[in-house]
Amino acid sequence: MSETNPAAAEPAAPHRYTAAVAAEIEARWQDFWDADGTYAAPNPKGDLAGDPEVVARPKKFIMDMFPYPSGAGLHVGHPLGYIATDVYARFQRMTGHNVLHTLGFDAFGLPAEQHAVQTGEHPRITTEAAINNMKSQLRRLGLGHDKRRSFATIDPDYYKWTQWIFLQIFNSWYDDEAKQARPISELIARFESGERPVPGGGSWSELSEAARADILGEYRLAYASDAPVNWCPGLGTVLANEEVTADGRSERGNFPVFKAKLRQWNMRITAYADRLLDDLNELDWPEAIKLQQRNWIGRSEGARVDFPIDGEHITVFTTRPDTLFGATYMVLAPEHPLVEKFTPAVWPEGTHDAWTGGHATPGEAVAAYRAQAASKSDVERQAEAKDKTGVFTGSYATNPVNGEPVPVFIADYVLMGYGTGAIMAVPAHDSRDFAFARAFELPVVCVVEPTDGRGTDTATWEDAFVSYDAKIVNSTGKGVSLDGLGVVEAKARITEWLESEGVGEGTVNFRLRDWLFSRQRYWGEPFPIVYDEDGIAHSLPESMLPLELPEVEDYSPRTFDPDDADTSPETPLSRNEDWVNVTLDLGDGRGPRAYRRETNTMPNWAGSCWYELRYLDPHNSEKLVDPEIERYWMGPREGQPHGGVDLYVGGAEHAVLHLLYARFWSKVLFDLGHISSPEPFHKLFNQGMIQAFVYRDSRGFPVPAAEIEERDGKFFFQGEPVKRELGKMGKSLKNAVTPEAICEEYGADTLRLYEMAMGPLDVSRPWDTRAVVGQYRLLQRLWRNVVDETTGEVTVVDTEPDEATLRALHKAIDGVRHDLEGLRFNTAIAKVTELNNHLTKAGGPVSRQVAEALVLLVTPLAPHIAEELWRRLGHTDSVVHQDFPVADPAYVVDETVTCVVQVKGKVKARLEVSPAISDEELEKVALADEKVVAALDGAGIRKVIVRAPKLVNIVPA
RNA sequence: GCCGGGUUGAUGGAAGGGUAGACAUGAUCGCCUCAAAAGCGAUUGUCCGAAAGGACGUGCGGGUUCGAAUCCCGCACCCGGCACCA
Repeated sequence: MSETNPAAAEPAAPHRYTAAVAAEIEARWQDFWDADGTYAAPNPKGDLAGDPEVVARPKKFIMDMFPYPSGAGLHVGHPLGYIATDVYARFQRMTGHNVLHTLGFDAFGLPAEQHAVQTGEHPRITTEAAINNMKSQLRRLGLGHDKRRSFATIDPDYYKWTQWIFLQIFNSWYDDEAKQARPISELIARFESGERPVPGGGSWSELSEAARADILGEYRLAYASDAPVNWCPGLGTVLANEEVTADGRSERGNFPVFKAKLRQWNMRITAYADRLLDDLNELDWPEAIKLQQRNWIGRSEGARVDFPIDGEHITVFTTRPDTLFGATYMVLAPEHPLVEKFTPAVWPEGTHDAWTGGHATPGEAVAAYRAQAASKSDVERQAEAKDKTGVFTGSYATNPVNGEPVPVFIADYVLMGYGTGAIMAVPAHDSRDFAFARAFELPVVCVVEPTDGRGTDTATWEDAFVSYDAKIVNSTGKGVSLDGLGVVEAKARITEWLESEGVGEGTVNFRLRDWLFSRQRYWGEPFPIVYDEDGIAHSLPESMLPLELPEVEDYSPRTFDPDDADTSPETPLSRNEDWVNVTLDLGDGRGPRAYRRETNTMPNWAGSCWYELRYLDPHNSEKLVDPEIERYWMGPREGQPHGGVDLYVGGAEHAVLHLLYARFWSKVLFDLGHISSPEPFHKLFNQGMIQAFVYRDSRGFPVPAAEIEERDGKFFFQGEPVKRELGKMGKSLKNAVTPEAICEEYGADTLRLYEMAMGPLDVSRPWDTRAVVGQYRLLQRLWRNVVDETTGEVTVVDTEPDEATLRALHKAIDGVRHDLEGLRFNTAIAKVTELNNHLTKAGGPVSRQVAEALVLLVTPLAPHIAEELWRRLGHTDSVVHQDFPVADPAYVVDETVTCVVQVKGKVKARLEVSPAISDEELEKVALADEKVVAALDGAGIRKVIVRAPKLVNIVPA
């Protein structure tokens, strides 16, 4: 294939381990494993039930984040995690566990849909082709998956249950007192019985059906509401924030994007904010990921405070109630519902010119500002964050602590979606408020004594003084004083006062928002929801699931004049009148009726929110998963009080969204009694990325990395010098290396070893094709230690190995066991290499006992060569289910160890001593050593530190 | 801006506070070969030295310790995440 390929050359010896040999044995054993069902994990019952002896073992459920089947296929960066879980799963299988390891496909997604829009080809066809391609690419790596359990999220048998779970969520509410989800029927019963007062008063039975539906909508965990979204008329679809560019246009097509309120489905994930936060503590996840989730959930403690205005009040949320005396104005979000109410007809006497925005009346000013704010994209708002804008509403509220009037503004630096959408502004101690106050010439009152020497005269300040560790000043008012208190005590004191006066209370706020759950796309799960003539949403009964995607002629949403913001999306499904308008008997006693189907589809995240559960019982047509099977694989156990998957490996890019959504769904299903674990993934591990060098020519364009020549540390493409940088691997940067290419040159075992040996699993590192050969050589030497290269005969002998070999063997066993258990594959391989090199160096035939142990050590890492050698060594059963070797402690310690003797921490001598030597004996020997005597040069000894048997450190006087 | 993580030979990386650089790539030399490749063997942190040996070395500056790549403080740079969240 390439001239640099050492394996392409004719082998010098007829039975050497070459790429051709690797290809032959790998294909042969892959076929055998498939036919044999070697990796089938037995369930305790059902269609996948199996050997009770295996079921009785402790279980290990080892999972990868499943892939999106891209048409582009895999490059060598993709399978890193799959290989790692495979090695770990194989190791667990050899240490007495029933191991569930499989892989499915997250197959709804935009690329297939876009391809369908462009070509008219059904996305299912392209997706299935991509799945098949990916399956054959992965098969070649020898991954030990239980293929009976694989599925794709686009399978109707699978998304039936995605829809079923949606309905479970739709038909439940969050009981704040019990802190758990309950069926919505229980809430209705409470309203009916009067146990729970009906919101808005009155009795439940007297309400209209529509009124009841509205009330229940306020409780349901899945609900439709008008939410501001990124609406792009030119594309005819709403867009995710990531799909909108910095200047507020669509990334694709460069059309304008508007904020529009559209009726959308949401998931009430905010109900679970505290549980999602608290339960993180129990999980064995990287701290960095837990932290990202904590930040995303964003819990802040503070207080709600009511500011009286015109006989009513505006409620604000603040984390700094201790600075209430410094609140000199208020700000509402432009969309705040109370804005109209507190916008009078005329400007009050003496209104500052800067506050009016040049408008004749408050109404005009507010309307103009609101229009301007609505036309801005989020990104624009952020870009202009430094320049504070806003306008006076014309009203004053009253600061409850001192009775001072405070002007009420609207400004887009206050967001409707957080807290109460209203703030008290304390310009002296908040940088945003400070900037706004300076722009609008508002008073700045210092209430926290600066500790940086700037003094309390705020006229001289250039920025706000922000501190949580300073004294409150200037804060005495109606029956309460905070002067002299620290921030923490002041918060407690003022909160107490607010509560006693009935003008506020301590409260907790979360940054987490509800999850926007609908998309205007074709290629997603249809909602199992229909609307009656009154527009009331009804669940489809379980018998009507799955609600399959209809066949359509046109996969694209309707597009509009790109600049016409007053349009709304028309989904691909909505044009299909025959499908949308149906007469159904929902089995609710109302008989057949006319309904309209929901025409949005679910977001890509839906299918990945629960897929771990379906691996357990993939063919169950009665239930999502059989409870006994679910408890067996996912149930709580010792050291794992929440239960869950034993190891989940994937990229850190899913730190929040996927992992948070999946945790949320698990908690709902747990609350409703469908599963036994409220957490899906007990242990999470983030693998690093395989990066690759990118070579760019003088114009900055990437050139094919495979054709680069290196001379004296400089790089050339077709004779022209090019620049090298580190980037992602992929087609667009012309640096993709496919697993097939490496398999062809060296074999899958070499590829597996190389990926695992590159470095620690969680660290990103550059791919270096040149270095792959190192692992190939290891396998060649391993092969040569068992098989004669010339004759092909097995060369092992039945004699006892020598002492040094036994020690090398048992140290390797001990180290490899620990390293594999700790996912330290790179050092495990180093230890195997050391042992193998020891045998190579020793020369002569290897004793059977050592050869067999060595083969077992490499089995998880390089299963094909291990299976082949195992059989050649005369075994008739697969190596996959053998016991992993156990080290004999007697041989793990060396006969003699090297003891270093330091003088003042510097190594001066090395001694060979017995590992059992006593501190006293070692000290005596060390002090007698001539090099030590020379180094001490007659100086007296102040102190001797002895750590037998490895170290003596002498401190001279 | 805030929050995380990192910085060790030419390169990827090893080192429970105790021999810095395991293992691998690359490079140099040698064996084998008509030759090359493959394979096998040796050397390979830097500096001084013919050698023996010595000095210096884990981004930079300080500290704790008998002893620091490892712990603490400050700084620089790199990589991620969040971003007007009151």
